[in-house]
Amino acid sequence: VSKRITATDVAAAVGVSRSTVSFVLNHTPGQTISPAVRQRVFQEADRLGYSPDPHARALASGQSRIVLVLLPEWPVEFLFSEMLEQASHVLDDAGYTLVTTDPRRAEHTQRLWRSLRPDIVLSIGAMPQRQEDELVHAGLRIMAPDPAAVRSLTVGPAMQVEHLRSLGHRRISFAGTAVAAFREMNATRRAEVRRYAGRNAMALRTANVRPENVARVLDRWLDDGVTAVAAFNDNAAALVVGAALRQGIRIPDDLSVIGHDDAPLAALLTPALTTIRFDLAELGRAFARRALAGLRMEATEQFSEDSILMQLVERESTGAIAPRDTATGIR
Amino acid sequence: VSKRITATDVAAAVGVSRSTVSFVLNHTPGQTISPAVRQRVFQEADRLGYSPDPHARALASGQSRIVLVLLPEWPVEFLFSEMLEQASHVLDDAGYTLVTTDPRRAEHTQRLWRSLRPDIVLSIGAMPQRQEDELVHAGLRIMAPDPAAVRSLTVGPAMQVEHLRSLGHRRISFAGTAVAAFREMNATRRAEVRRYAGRNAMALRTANVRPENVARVLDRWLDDGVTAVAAFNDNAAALVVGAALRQGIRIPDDLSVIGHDDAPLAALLTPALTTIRFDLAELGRAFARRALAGLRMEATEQFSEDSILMQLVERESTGAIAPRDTATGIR
DNA sequence: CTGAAAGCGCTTACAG
DNA sequence: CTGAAAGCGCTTACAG
Repeated sequence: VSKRITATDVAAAVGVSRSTVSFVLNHTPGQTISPAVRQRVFQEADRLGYSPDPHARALASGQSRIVLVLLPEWPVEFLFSEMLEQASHVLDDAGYTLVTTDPRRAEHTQRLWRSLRPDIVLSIGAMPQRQEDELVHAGLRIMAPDPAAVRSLTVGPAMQVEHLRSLGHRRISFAGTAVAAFREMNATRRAEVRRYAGRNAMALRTANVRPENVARVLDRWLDDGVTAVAAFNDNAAALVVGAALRQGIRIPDDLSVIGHDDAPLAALLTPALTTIRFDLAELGRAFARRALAGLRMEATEQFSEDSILMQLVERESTGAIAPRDTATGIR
Repeated sequence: VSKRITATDVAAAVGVSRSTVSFVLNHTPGQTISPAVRQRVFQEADRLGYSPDPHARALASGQSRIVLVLLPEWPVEFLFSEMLEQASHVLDDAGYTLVTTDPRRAEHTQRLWRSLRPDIVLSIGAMPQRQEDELVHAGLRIMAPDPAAVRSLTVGPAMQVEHLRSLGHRRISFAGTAVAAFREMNATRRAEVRRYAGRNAMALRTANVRPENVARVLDRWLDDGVTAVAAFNDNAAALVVGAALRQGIRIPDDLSVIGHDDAPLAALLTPALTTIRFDLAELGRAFARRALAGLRMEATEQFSEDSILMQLVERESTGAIAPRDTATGIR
């Protein structure tokens, strides 16, 4: 680590000025540089192991070439890695670097965007107003997620209900979560379930389940003739399944349960959980393209509502409504 | 966002030179600046909303004040957030910023450390030699994890076996994972189980389980008189539990199963999984202190081997060996 | 005790 | 078509 290699070293090795080195390496348009020189610059830069000082570059150009993504507090970490990997590729090709941070960490350490000065910051989910204000106040450019993409991500609850409906269920429940961090998302998914169930004239019960109350809640639902439950996520679904199993209620014979998110546990539960899976690879790419458009101040390409972001994963925890249930008089 | 506020603006507002502003804001030692001036600098900086350009600062000082952490490919994302939150606090207090990246993303985009130029990069687990070479070649300072801390993180398997032993089990199995990414860690945990079981004269079977082979493997183990299984992680444990349940084998009456990591699914399984929990908050702080020592080129404080990083979480999937098993002649 | 000035390593008008 | 030079916003010896 004796001495850092700078553009001056490369320029000297090739026998041109530092400007020329900069022009070549940055592919600056509108410069007329002979192919021979061009090649030698690349060659020497490579040979010397030169990599431009990002801070000097940021200072001179006024751009950090960093895109900061604020991770949502969703219960879906297992989904982000795929999405961010894709986004990372797209941004990388455009010369930008993707940096992510957990909002919990950002909470206590306001320094991240101060010490990185990203060119743009975006969040995967909706950005809390307070945070948005703070970023704008700090002079940072922010970009809201594509409304169409966000909308596409909310079709899961309707898919849950439609799946249950197609199996003959007409009296269902929504098992929400009591986890504080998911409060808002819980409300959103519950509203979607309610809307879809209402449109199809299905009876709906709702409650937030916790380990302590899930047995009681389940009893009430069964008394009300509920034959299937759509859960906020796979964890909530697992809670319901567990309570049912402990009471000798058979899944799916006596009760169908569908989760949401396809968390790792969904496939590992016994019975394995039917759930809704996200396909976020495409969303990751769209996300990155949107960020780039924002950086170039271009109009953003509209996210296609037809993109299939969510799909039903049918496993063991849901089944057709049992004959004896209909005999009981439940429609 | 009209015009960026710079140190010059603050200096002008207070009526001192830029140097003085810099000295005050950085708490540069060895400077004699009157308390009155000091206060007015802070005041004006605050009023104007001044925050120093990190890139200019990095360029001038030769330090980015960024600590880059490479996340391991462990199946324990749910543990990192707590650990990193703690590490983040400690670093923040020292004026450093913690940035993390997923190794999968780093794989395809070599740019992250080039575009951030962290002062130091560390990884939570052991760093692959290839990656280490690459970082060193790029002129970055790296810091290996504290060997004592790493060692403390490997006591889980022994705890699993000890728990089973204390319940009377003498013939046990290790259910490894077949997931490629955990290959090395799987080998480590298996070796620890083997060592501890051997020392206590317990019979041991081992196999890696997959959804397709777990039923067969389980049959073989039961034929061999195995009464308990220690799993690589909770996922592997869930696989074993699922296979057992489907075959009518009762857990823990007929077979005890203990997992590792206390993943979210452990508490949600029916029966709920006994497992090993990490307490990484303390490790996070130790980790950050080690990074700081490395940055200051100080000797690193030795991680206390007595720190309790792992603990047993006893739930429903393990129990004392059934009487009829001893009657069968198994010791 | 404080400030003028050099320098960090780039980018990018601008002059030749 | 190429290079000399100013400038980005800081830090930090150094001079007074």
